[in-house]
Amino acid sequence: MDLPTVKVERLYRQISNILITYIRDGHFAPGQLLPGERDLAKQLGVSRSSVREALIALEINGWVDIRTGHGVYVAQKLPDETEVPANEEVGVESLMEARGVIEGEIAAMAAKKATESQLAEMAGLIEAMEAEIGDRAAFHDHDRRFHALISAMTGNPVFVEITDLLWKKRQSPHYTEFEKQYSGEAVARSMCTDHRAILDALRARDGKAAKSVMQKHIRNAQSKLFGARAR
Amino acid sequence: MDLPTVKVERLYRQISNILITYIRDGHFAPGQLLPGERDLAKQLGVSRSSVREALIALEINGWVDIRTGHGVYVAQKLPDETEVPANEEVGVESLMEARGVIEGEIAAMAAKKATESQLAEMAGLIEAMEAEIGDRAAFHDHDRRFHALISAMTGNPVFVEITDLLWKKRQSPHYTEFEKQYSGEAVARSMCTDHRAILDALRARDGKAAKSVMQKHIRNAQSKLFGARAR
DNA sequence: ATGGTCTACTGGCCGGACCAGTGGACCAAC
DNA sequence: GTTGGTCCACTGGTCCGGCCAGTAGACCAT
Repeated sequence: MDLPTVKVERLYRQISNILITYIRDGHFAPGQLLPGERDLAKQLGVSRSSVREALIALEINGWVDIRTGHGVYVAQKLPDETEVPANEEVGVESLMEARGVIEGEIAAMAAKKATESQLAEMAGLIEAMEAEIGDRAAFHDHDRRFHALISAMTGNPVFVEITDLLWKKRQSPHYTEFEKQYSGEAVARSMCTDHRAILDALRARDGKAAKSVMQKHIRNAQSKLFGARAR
Repeated sequence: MDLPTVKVERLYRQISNILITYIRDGHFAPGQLLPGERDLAKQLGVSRSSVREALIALEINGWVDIRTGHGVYVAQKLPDETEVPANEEVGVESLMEARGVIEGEIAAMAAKKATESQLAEMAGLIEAMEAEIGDRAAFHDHDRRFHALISAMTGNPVFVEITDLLWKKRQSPHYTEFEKQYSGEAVARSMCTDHRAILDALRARDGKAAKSVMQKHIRNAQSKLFGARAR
């Protein structure tokens, strides 16, 4: 038997949901002044405390703008409804496929735009990484910085942000579990080799090579870290 | 003269900041039970109401887990400190460059993976769009759905999410101002032509063509919507 | 071992009180 | 007419004390 769990939704949640519905449906237009807290409490049949808690929830999520002595105004620019889908769980294959395509292109672009100082920074990064084989956390962090640096080389902040997004998707518990196998020093060493190959391609300003080496690197990572489901 | 604005921080904000600091500094470990609301109020020298408001703020942001009858627990997984970097303003050139590269690749992949029903859906979408030349809002929305559909064709949720992110970056007030020139029916008609060309390439399962047509489309959009800074 | 009861917690909610910020109405002085 | 006071009717901000409901553990009778 599988009884449904009874839910008791806290009052402030109910109230804020009601208000959000009203705002979204246009009963309260952006910029409009809401009824006072006392009125809302009376109309909703709850105490003023609960209304205040609901309003604070709305304020935090950007639905309203509370101004002391004035009242509560509906926000001019309504917040994203997306409700923090933040780290939606996503399959290893999907993630790695996307990384291969996107980071491959980024590497190609980086080969053409990287400055000498960035290339030098990357060389230092790789050396530090090689010195840290064994320390999983430090290694992991350097790996992240390596990929972030490549996107920075494009000079395009959008690529930086997307690389960051891709990396974050790898932080979910589901993944970190897989990465226990990360421990193997052989794996770490192989990744360093990949990184060096990428650096070489960047230095040679060879976009095509950078792209293919990067894609190879990501396929390696997939098969070695998350099992051999790579194509 | 440029006097600084005096700030009066609301109590619940101060309290939650204090608690966040304590949690982050490890005085309250993840999973640990916090002092009761009454104790906190006494220790902080404020009323229980204010403490409750602060706790609700923390709960919304995922710092704590409030359980009726038990107490308030520090969350196991502390929330991202990233504090809504959400829609960082970004230059038109950067955004369009990124879109060209990424959506180009996506289109190429979509050409290989799109199902017949998705292609049919896209055809319908284009027709609807052509019927709406003139209605800016509806047109804009259909445009978004068009690009979202292409990423859905890849069958990879990561691409869908990234396309969504790219689109959101276009919503900032800075951009929507530019898009006033959107009004021109000639521009709208030209975009429909581009969309049709993309659909043709997808139907032909020609990844290379899909990619180049998509990139051309995005360059067109840049020059026509945001001025002719395209290369 | 089981199941009831009591009790001492916890958060959830209430309503009334007072304080502080705000802006408009009003008025006197210049 | 403009300026600057005073007053007042609002608003949200904060506090208090009370009561309810959910919880867990101690205790006890079965």
